[in-house]
Amino acid sequence: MEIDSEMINFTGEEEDKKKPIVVILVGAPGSGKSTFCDHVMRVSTRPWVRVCQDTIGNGKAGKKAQCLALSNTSLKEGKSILIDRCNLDKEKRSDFINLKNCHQVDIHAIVLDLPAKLCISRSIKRTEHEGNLQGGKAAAVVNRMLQKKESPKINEGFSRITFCYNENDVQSAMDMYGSLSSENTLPGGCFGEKKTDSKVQVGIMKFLKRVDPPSKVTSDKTDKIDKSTPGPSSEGEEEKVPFESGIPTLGFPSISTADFQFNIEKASEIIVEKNQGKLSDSNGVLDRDQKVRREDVDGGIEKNKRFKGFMEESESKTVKKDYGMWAQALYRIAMHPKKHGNVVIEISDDVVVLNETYPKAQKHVLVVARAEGVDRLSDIRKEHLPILRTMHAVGLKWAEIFLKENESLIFRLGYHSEPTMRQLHLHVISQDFDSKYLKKRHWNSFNSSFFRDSVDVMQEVSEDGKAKLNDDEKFMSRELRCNRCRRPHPNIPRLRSHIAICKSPFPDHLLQKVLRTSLANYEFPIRYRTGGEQQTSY
DNA sequence: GTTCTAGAAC
DNA sequence: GTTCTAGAAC
Repeated sequence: MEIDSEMINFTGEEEDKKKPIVVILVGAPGSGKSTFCDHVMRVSTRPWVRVCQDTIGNGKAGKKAQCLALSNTSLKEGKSILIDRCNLDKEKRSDFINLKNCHQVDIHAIVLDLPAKLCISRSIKRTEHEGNLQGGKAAAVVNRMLQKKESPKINEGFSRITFCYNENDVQSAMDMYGSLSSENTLPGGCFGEKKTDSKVQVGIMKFLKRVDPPSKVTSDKTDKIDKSTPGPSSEGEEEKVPFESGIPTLGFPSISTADFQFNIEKASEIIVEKNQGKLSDSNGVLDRDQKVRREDVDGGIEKNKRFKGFMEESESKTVKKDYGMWAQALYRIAMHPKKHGNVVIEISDDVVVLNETYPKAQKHVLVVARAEGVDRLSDIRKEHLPILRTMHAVGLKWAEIFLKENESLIFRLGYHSEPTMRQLHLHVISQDFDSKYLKKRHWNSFNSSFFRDSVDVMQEVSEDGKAKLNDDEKFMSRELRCNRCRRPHPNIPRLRSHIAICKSPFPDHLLQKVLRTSLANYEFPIRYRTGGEQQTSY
């Protein structure tokens, strides 16, 4: 049936095979871009073309246009490309992200954010550098370039970003890309990022500070699980290490000549020491059997004995909140999903997933809890953490399915503080908000603190026993501001035509949710089973 | 949750 | 004249 064929596509491996990759190197002169390219091309069996601006003009430095032309022809021939130029700011990268022939191609960034000191000393030492950047001038050039650097972000159009801060990181990244054949690829996401992009100068003496996203000491292997993040089944003490809290993170001064006074070796020792403590503290958190099982929609649902007969009983009673009949629709679907095959796209013991009847974006589905007594977010207490985690995991899975179809989508997962429909439901919604159904109050319900991100809800429930609610009606009548550039718009049609073209990056706080959400994906691999037997596709 | 529609805003 | 909002009905 329809649902099964959709699910088989989830793995999507077949389509990925032979798909070229565009790898955009990001790094100052002397950061090791060319070495990286040479290594990958020597070791990997995938056909690569190195697009090097320093040599593209008959062995001499050439123009960006030449790089773009070579990139396009190489892609047309099905070859993967390595863009070997500095690409330090967003604008300089954008043409390579939006190459003519890069439709359906994975765009990766490798950020070689090595100490300025190292880049400069390498540049100075070069005698035969291809780009002819040598001698004392190198220091000034590298320093000036680094002042303007902007860390690549997923929303520029990258499907994967790998950050390297030292030579070990670079080696791991080279090995990873070196191991690529035409048949395999690397998963998307943001790997190894340290929050060093801050414009704020942090004093060297107090560089250990707490920041929001979890930071990693070394670059990640793609399949490695971050041990500092608890899984859905973690309990007790481990609850104290949810997502990002309590993880010390290095805040470096932004790159400047001050770096030359900075003892990077000493600093790395401290980081390793601090984080080793954290890692061993949270060992044993990795048992994360999601217990998310999918039942065939045509059968098996009868097994849900605990819900049998419930509907008949409850419909004769008045429900505790004065929900109108229309507001009970989700509740009815959660209790009798089989009767609503037209909207329901997945049924398990714990949740029902359905397409929003009036989607407010290109992709908008609801993950509805099936348990009784969880009408809304305000009903949620600590004992509901497992269901929150299951809902998040299932929501994430559907976001991934949609990303397979359209990798430019950006998803947010979250709850309304005060939903109109009864029965706890998680919104999985793409951030384009391209929908004829979108009205002012909808916009504000998804773009104000009325919308509570699933990651935050889980953290708050785990720490405080309940989620924060921002259910003030004033949020619904707020002015309409773009979710990217924050510009106000007088009405919905004007807002919609603006958001369709707005190219501004998402604000940091929002992007962090998106990144945390997607990072969580790599930490909660879900296996779907039928009848206890694992399937290769579903 | 949407639809309908009067009347405000442009 | 047309677009858009907002409140009541469903």
